[in-house]
Amino acid sequence: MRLSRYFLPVLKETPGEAQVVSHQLMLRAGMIRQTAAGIYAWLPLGLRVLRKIEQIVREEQDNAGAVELLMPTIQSAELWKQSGRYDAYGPEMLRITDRHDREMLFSPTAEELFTTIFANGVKSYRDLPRILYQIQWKFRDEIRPRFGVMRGREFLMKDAYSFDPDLAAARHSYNRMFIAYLRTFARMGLHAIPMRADTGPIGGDLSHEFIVLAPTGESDVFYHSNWEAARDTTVDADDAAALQAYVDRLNTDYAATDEKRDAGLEAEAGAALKQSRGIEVGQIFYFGTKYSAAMGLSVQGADGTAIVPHMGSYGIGVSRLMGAIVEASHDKDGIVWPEAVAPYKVALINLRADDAGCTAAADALYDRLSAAGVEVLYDDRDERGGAKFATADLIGVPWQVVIGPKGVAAGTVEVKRRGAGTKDEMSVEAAVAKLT
RNA sequence: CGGGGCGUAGCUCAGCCCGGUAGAGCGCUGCCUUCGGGAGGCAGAGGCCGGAGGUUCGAAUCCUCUCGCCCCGACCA
Repeated sequence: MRLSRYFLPVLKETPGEAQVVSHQLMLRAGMIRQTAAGIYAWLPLGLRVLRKIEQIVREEQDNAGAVELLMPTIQSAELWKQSGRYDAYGPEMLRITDRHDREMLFSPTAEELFTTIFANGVKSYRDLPRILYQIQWKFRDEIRPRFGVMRGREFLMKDAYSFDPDLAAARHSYNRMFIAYLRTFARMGLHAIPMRADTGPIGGDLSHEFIVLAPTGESDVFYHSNWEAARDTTVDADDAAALQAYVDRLNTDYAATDEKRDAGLEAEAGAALKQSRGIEVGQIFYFGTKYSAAMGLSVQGADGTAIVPHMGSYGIGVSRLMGAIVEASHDKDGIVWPEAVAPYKVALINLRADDAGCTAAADALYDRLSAAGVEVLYDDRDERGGAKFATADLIGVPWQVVIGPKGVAAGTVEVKRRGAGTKDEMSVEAAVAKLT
């Protein structure tokens, strides 16, 4: 993409509305704009990162055996009355009336709809187990939205729902999501710690929150120092016993949110007990037959009797993850994207757009990299070098390739690593080899 | 919903207390000089001072109401 034809409204100064660094940088980098409290427009650069995060989430859900579908954002109140949550959910649910005075709502989550749709499509125990998921916009009318996309009212969420014949099978589904979540966050360069959590209004008795440690997080969290090291996620998720052993082993190290603290276990951890603030990027629940019973989901078992499936639900805040990643990965000059979620892999900087030699060299390299499938943002604007460097640093693209008159004369380009700040002069051939 | 703060140019803000022709820096447009880390000069464009009432000869400024945004708390799959 040529920057001269892109839409990248970067800000030199920090807007007053933003208080946390991720919000400030996402506004400055031209990724998002706020349109109302807790509601954001996603600009081209922000949308690209959102899509990258979404795709990683999708791939790991698919790897876990989950099946993607898409539910509507606007739902009828009927199903919610059936489960009892139409009244229970409270003012956080955005209620809408259509032209016929029918009660509608903007979905804050989708247990009822998934359960109902699933119930209509299955009849036999042979249809179990299944895990279905979607990546869809949600709306929760938060009392006080804040921190940019980390606590918005409208947000992109991956929500998955598992259906199993019994508790043991449901636990395996839960564990599949548990390991899938660890893998998902690790791929984004995030170290997320699973913590025993409150189940909240969703019900059930088994739940973990996945927390990324950050001083600006909203939750107080407590954990054993063993959690500070990254965890190996090598385990065969199809082997229920091996997976259960893996999960059990991880859970021997204490980690809990404020609501689930255990004085005894904390005393056991002793000096290894750490306290921090954290950002919740995902949560998983097992809640038995709460919704399957309420929504009339049952299948026929092998012996002819009815089976009410055990369910779980599993959420990842896709748009919130972007804020969490920026919180975890930035410096004084701007964002430092992990390569897996970077909007572009390479920022190609033509230092002298007014110099025919530089422009010819930059155009040629842009064409070569693009042809090789490398995602390049080519700064071909007629700006001074300093402004281009500042923009490239701000938007945090992992690799910067600088083409200037000195290099063109010497037949070299400069390749800079955004995170480490290291710069290397090399031939065009070497640069192409390095970046493809 | 309680408490606090802020709405003035695209952005960051000054002006308001103490009423009297709407400002600065950055950004933007044009020309010139410059060109390896947000350059310099000159000339410009750009504002219903969030909105509605009121007080006054006169309101960005004082009063009332209202809308919006931010922060703290409560709240929070």
